[in-house]
Amino acid sequence: MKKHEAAFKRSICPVANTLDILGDKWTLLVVRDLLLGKQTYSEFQKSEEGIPSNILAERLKRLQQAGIVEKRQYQQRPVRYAYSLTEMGRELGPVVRSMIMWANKYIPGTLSMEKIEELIAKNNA
Amino acid sequence: MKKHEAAFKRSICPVANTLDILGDKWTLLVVRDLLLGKQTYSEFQKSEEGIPSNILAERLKRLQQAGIVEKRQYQQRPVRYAYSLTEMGRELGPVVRSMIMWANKYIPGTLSMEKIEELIAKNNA
DNA sequence: GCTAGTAACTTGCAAAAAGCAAGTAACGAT
DNA sequence: ATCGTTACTTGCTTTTTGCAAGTTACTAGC
Repeated sequence: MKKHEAAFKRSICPVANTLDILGDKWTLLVVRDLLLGKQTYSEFQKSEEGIPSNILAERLKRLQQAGIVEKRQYQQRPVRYAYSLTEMGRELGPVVRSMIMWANKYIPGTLSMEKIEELIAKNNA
Repeated sequence: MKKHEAAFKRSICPVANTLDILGDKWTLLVVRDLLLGKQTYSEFQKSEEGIPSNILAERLKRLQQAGIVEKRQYQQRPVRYAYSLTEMGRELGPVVRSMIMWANKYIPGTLSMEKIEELIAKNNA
C-alpha cells in the first residue's frame, strides 16, 4: 500500500521536502484545526470544508508518522482518542500564519487573522 | 475539462483558500523557482525534482489565472516566453521562507536558508 | 536542402489518489 | 432491543498524476 514512500527524496530542497509531507489540499487543514484547538476525529470531520473520512484517517496516520501529530487515548469506556501537535507540528504555525496573511491580502472574502485569533481564544477558553 | 473550478469556495478560511491555489506537490516549487530567478519553461523543467511537462504547463496556466504569475513574450524569432511573479506572487515569499525555516529545523539533509540565498544572489548576478 | 537540436508545449494512456456512500465495532442512553 | 455517537474501514467510481511520445516553430551546421 505504501511501498517505500518516506524513503525517497525528490531533492534536498527544503520546500520540496515540506511539500512531500504537507503538499495537498487537506493536510494543512488538519494542522490548522489542531492549531485552533480541535482534538478529535469527529471535530476535524465537522470542519466547514468537509474532509472525506478516509482521507482524514490517512492524513492523521501520515502526520503521526512524520512526527507532526500525536495520538493518545484519553478515555477507556468508551474508547476515545485525542490528537495533538508535537513541537514539530506547532512550529508549522508560521507557515499557516503566512498563508493567512497572504490570503487576507489577496483573496477577497477570507476570514481575517484577527477573527481567527478570536476563534482560538474562544476555543481555548 | 475544468467546469467551474475557480468559482467554488470550500470555505471562507484563508488557509483553505490558499490551498485551493497552492495545495499540491508542484505548484509551490514553480513559485520557488520563480523566486530563485528562473524564468522559462525549460528552466523550470530542469529543476532537480523533474516536474512532468504537462503538469508544469497546467500549473503555469493556473498560476496566471490566479494572478500570481505573468507570461510575456520576450523574443519574436524564435518565439520565447518569460514567466515572472506578480506582486501577489512575490508576496508568497514569506510562505516559502517559513517552509524553508521549518524544514531546516525538522527535516535533516535539507539545504539551508543561507545556501539558498547564495544561490539567489548567484542567479541574479 | 537536409538533418539535428532546442524551446515550449500538447496528446494519449496507464497508474495513483481523491471522493462518496455505506458498513463496522464498541459503547452508552432510552 | 433500538437508536445514537465516535472512530474508523471498505468498495467503488471519478479525477488527477505521471510518463512517453508527438507537435510546432525556428536556428545552426553540413
